[in-house]
Amino acid sequence: MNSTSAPEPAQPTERIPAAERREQILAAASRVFGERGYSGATTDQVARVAGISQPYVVRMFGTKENLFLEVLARALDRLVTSFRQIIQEPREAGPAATELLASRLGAAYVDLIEDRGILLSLMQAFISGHNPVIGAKARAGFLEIYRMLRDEAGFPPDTIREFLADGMLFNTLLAIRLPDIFHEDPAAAELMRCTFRGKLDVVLDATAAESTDADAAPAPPAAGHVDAAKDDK
Amino acid sequence: MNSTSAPEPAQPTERIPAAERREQILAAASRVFGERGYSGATTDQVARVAGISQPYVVRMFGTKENLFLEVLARALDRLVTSFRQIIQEPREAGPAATELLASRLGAAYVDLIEDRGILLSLMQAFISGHNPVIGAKARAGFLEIYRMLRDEAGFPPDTIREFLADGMLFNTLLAIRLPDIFHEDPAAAELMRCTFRGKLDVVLDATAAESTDADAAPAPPAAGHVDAAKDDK
DNA sequence: AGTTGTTGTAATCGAATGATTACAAGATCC
DNA sequence: GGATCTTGTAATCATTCGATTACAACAACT
Repeated sequence: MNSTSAPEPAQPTERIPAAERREQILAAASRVFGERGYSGATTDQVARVAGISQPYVVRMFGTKENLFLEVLARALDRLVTSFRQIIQEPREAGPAATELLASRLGAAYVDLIEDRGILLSLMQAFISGHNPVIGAKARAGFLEIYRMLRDEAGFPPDTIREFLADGMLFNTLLAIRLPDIFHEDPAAAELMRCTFRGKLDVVLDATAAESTDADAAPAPPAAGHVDAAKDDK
Repeated sequence: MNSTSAPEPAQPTERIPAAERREQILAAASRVFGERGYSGATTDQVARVAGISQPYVVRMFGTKENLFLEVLARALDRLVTSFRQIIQEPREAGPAATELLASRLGAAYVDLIEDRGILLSLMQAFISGHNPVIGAKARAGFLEIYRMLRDEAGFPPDTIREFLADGMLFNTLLAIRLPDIFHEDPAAAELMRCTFRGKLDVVLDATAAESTDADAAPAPPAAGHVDAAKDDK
């Protein structure tokens, strides 16, 4: 069903340049794909979250597959940019230099949770290795991270393995939505405290603020402020 | 399209007891769901891999969702059974007792790769946290593993975290199909050597033998031997 | 032999969904 | 102020897919 619930709100959609709209769609698609996976997501859900019509989404990106590929590329770019920035920061050499850098990169990784969908879309792509085109891009992206940790960060293989393992556990806990039951299940809380450490509150805040609700009514045109319920105009 | 390519082979499907057929379907579904995820897989693909018709699959399990839930339950059962067996094995106490047990459990985990689809189906379920019913079962299952490692294996929290992290990295490398490019990409080979260690050959063998091909013709009635191309009868 | 239960398929239905087409309302430019 | 480009939608199509229905073949039991 292509958008049952009333075609677009009362206000006709704001007219904005294509480049900007494109980024809006990518952000929306990151969240939707991150939650439901490539096959589970629909272009109509992406459209509703982005606040536009379904045909516009597919015309802007050609196909759903291509949209996913661009979401993946965008996510990888954010990750690589964030890591590279930290690696290039000046830092004193020392015996625990590698561990320090690893912990900084780990913190930066967790902070990517703010840009909702990035980490989950990445994980959804990693899980899609069976798909010939998506799988190939996912493998290439994963190995790009690996090589960056090896060649630019200078990590030894075992440090890389450990770092990636922690990252994949982090992704999995997010994807399985463990934060949702933090207050209900003691074992869940225990595991999350141990995994997220100092970043626990960041994760809980970010995941609590989520709830994309791609099923619900189309996204409102997003006023400047949420408060001040006065109707402007 | 519900099975385009010729409805069932020349030989009419062998008639076997429902319980046995049920297990066949679950095994087929584990492979298909493991490769394509819950949304990406179709009941018709499962049917073809199982060598039966699509309506039979859904009548046996009611719904696709229910089939996935049973695949998940079966996978969890295999995992828990395997772990519990090792935990209960007699072992001498010592300073490195925890590390030894962890490495045995890790080896057992990798060995589950033999029963194709188990590990990937588990991972696909973990990634489906957004789905209300599948997500709930996935969380419960994940926490069951956690509690087993804590209460039955007696692992301290950090050992559990490390163990789970290695497991999630392992799952991810399988799901992204890194073994497929072991011989093509040096970085991929490096990472896999470091991650799989002594189990590298087991993984490479198991993944090479795969290729479910749910798209191709329906599975033949599986003769006793593959060789001896003489037509029996 | 006839009845009944089990194991299976062919045919088909209806909903969902990616994609296409046709069209409209603003911008922009001369 | 008209032509043209950009930004957007409504309507609709074709396909896919889970599910349902109706039926057939075989087994088992009296």
